[in-house]
Amino acid sequence: MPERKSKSVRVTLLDVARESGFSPSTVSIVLSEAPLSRYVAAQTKERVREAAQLLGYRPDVFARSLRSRRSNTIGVLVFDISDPFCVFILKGIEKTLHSTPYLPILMDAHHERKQFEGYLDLLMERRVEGLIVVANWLFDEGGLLTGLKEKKMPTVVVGRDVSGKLIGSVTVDNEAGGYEAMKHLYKLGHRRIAVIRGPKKLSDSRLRWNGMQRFASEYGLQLDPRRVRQLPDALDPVSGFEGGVRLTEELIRSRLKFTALVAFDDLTALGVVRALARAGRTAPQDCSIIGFDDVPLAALSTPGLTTIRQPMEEMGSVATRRVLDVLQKAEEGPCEVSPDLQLLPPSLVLRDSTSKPG
Amino acid sequence: MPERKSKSVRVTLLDVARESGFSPSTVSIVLSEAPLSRYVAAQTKERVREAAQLLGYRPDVFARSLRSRRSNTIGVLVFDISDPFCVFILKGIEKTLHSTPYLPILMDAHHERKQFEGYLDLLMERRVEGLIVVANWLFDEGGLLTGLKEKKMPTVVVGRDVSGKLIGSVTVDNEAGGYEAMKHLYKLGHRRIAVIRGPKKLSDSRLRWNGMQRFASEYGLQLDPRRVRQLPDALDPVSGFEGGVRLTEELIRSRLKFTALVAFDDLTALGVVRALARAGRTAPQDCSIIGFDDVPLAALSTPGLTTIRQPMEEMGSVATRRVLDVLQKAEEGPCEVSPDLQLLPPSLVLRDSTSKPG
DNA sequence: ACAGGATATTCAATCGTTTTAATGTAATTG
DNA sequence: CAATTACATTAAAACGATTGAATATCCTGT
Repeated sequence: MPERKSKSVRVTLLDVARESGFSPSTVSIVLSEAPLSRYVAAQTKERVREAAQLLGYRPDVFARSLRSRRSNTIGVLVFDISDPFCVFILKGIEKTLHSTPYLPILMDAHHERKQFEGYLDLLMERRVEGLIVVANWLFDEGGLLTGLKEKKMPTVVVGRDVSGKLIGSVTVDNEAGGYEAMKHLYKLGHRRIAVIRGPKKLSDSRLRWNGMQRFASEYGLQLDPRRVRQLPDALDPVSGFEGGVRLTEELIRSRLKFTALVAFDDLTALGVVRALARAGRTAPQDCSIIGFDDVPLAALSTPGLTTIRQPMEEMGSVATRRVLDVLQKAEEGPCEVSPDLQLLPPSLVLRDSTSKPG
Repeated sequence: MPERKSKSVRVTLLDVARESGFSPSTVSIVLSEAPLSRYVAAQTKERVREAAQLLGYRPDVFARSLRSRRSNTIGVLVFDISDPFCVFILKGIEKTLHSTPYLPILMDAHHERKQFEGYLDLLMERRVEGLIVVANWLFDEGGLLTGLKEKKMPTVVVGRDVSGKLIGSVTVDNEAGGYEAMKHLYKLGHRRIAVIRGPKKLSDSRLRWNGMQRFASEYGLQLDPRRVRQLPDALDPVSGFEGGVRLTEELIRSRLKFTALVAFDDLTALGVVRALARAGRTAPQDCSIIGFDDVPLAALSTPGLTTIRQPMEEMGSVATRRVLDVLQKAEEGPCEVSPDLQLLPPSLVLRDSTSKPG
């Protein structure tokens, strides 16, 4: 009967070595499935594993990382986790990482540049092997990420196009989304369509608008500039709601008729709903509303919000896989994330906030 | 001019020692502000710090943790991060931890017991020094946490009362919340009040109900059991919405009059709004609705939801401070988290879903 | 019979810190 | 003046793994 240490303080590699009768090297090679384990006899492997199991051995992450120079972690830096938009991206990241030896380390910058910087530092200190940045809303990232390029840190940004800075990016195809939104309303029969564009500084805003304009010109639809408003540049993601309320009230006061409205995103759309209700109008009877994103709230509000869905979970997993790919290839030769933008298709989600006009 | 290493590969303690002219021991003592640093000459400290600064020295977390047996991390285990209820608890945790040397390591169990177990293991392996469990919705945790007690891992659960299992807990005062909800509707003049209770397995559900009953008996209000329904036990937090829709439809079909309704939580309340709308009724004109939690959606829906607010951010920071306290005290003698339940007061948030009866 | 490859295992150095115990002074005290 | 105490610094032993080089044995073909 093998003697079992009664002191359950800590089982080290050495203990397993003693118990199994092999050297620490062999044990390490077997347990971590190092390349050399190709040469280890099957019987040896088995006995080592048995011993490890018996003693309840768990490798010490710190010792391992210290020696091997690998942390087995990937940093995930979120601009603001309270944006509902993030959560499913995180799910995607997390699920993709789950079957790998990598652990995500999540940090939330609270949409403050300083915190972002600080946490970035922290992640570097913790020797993360890759980095995924979830860039939901407005954020002054000027130069924050460029340093990473030099440090050869495999980085992918999801939710914002920074491919111009030679950093890998994953976003939804905003242009196509704008096109689809307009198309949906047009096909329902709407012709007088108001638009609340996003903040000027957000490139998403311009792209979605481009898509709407493309549709309009293809179908000979007039988009009267007087029916087009723009959200101010603001840091808080919830500001879209208030902006939606205010701009819709302006539109109503302007006395310009509109039977439908394209909102920059779902929060804005909810603001529109609120403003219409205050004015005694309801969606979709008096005005159809379409949003963008498909955040969880969209399904729960009344009326349920018709919206252009971003495949958030997929965006997260695509970004993650790109980082993992690089990590794997880096085992052989040096390798970088290709600094291009990857576009994922949006999809129209039909709910109750849009219908035929009048 | 001090020579600066051009090879920016890695600056170690040894480099700083050489640069400053002191021994590694001294440098370590100064830089980590160990107890012994009391005896280090001010001038020495300064010179060491200068050298460290000059070389851009950053201690290696892994080496440090390996030797010192401390990880400077606190595990945060969430049942399901997509529950909007969690996010502000996380904010509270994160903000409280920010000014300490501790880093949160966040894991999401996707409301699966198996994942929860796995991640708990992972956190142990990573040698977290404390643990905060965010237990939002239903979860079969039978015995999952009891092991921690023996391992002397300072643990606090937020959002669920597990003080019965001798584990520290932080929750809102659900009983008081139920009382306040009923009181608010009563004071507005409502007498025929429907209730949708939470799942039976959720202790929150019983407590809130207790509070409502206490108010009712104090004020001689009759709560007709035919106007009281209960959500089924379901794992998905969003199930409350569907349950709210369905049970409200049942209530309407039953032809029993009610001028107000207390929903178990905000999601349920949104379901009620939806069901009323389908039946051609609107809140609050035809029926006042009050929710519970004050999740972000509550402010954005139309009508804005009157609700009993849980101080989520505070719950997070209270839980965190409890863990930190134990950690600090443990520096001297052995110490445990007091296994009691800490109740935080809810507050009534007035919005537009409640008003005087028709 | 021997070079040389494939298989199987181990030695010993190393990763970058922290910490205990030791060493040396200088000042204080009974 | 010997003994104690406070101050200031350091040598050297961990911490628990990984890994490159070394060792040893067994084939296999010539």
